[in-house]
Amino acid sequence: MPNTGSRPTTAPVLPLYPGLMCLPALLNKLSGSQGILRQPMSTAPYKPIPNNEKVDLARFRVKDPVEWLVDDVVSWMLDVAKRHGIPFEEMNMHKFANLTGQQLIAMSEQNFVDRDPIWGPLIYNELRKNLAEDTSVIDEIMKKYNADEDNATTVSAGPSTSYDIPKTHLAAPTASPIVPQFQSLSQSLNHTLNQTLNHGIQLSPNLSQNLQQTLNHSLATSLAAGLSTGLSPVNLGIVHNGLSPGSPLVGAQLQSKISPLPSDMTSYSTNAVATRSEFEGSEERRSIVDSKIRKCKDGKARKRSQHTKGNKLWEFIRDALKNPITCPSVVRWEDPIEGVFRIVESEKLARLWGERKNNTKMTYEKLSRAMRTYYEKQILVPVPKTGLYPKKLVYKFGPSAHGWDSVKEELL
DNA sequence: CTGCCCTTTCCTGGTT
DNA sequence: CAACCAGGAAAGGGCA
Repeated sequence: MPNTGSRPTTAPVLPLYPGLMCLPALLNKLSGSQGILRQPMSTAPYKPIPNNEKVDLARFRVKDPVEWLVDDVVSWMLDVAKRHGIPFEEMNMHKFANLTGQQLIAMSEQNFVDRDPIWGPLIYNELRKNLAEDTSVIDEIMKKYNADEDNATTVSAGPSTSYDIPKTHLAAPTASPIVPQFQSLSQSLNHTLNQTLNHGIQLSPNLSQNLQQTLNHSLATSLAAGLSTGLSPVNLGIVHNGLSPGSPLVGAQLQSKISPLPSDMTSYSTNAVATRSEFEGSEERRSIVDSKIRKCKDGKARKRSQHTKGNKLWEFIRDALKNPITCPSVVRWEDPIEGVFRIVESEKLARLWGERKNNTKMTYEKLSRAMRTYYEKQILVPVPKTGLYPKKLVYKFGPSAHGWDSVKEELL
């Protein structure tokens, strides 16, 4: 059976927006002031990290995940990216770059999705595979996690659903010294970029936030530069070279954020997950335990819930229509007043749906079959054949669907 | 354990 | 011919 739901294996080469060509000069300027952007690339078999330690990128292989230090986590993620043919720059590696193996294990799948909406489920599954042979480790971690939760005061603030690492973990001596450097640099980059780009390009708050994320992303994923062709140990000095003026990486990513292209879905569903609270707190921990305990009769791990609140197909599509990353590149409104929308990239939508459901075999054929079951429930209704709309890939929300007409309310 | 719900998977046949 | 649409049937899997 052909695996039509397979993941992309090649990095899309995105053209740069001319308006962003100022970026290399900007970075060049920054490198002059901070002196960290341009450093010679080393061919040494180990990567020197800022504290001058050398780290073997294969070390994680001979250690249990529970023993992984932050560098092992990064190495492991690079290995995952390599094995799955995922361009490293598509992974939000910086969101994981300051976590130890213990912290990683304590995270729910949703935490992974929060950090990387596209590859989070895959990364999560890869970790679970690693852990599958030794569930006692997870029990131990969960016990510790729960104890931390009971003892510590609330760490989280505001609506963010980002994973709240217990303070005891945050204080771990293995915390990466790279991260503060990223934050500092990205902050100044963000500030300068906003000043520069706003001359010609209006940035919405969301876009601005995406820009910030992209900058962090670019900085951190540069960790992996040179690894896209293999997992041979590399010099971490290319963290800086990755942002050298000649590098198209930053500009390409910025361009993709400023005008989401069909190929850019790396931030997809951030809106959807950001407003969901059922994964937090005890529920979140329960999902961690569930993912460990619930097994099929054949011993294989079960797929994650298909019925989690907010995880219905029509809600997924509704949210995609609200997300500037997916709308209009993947789905778009034909008539937001009437609830008529069009699927622009059918297979891409199916892939995203499959990722949401942790099902790599999802296809548009199957997604559309599920869509057709909605006609009976009046979640979808037949599109009026007025000639106003395309004949294919067009659907219309019905009276049983809710929440989509906020678009209409905004327009009125 | 059971029944319901929401898909998922497979299929045949039709349409664009 | 590929892509899409329509809908039957059966099964998977979560949840109350």
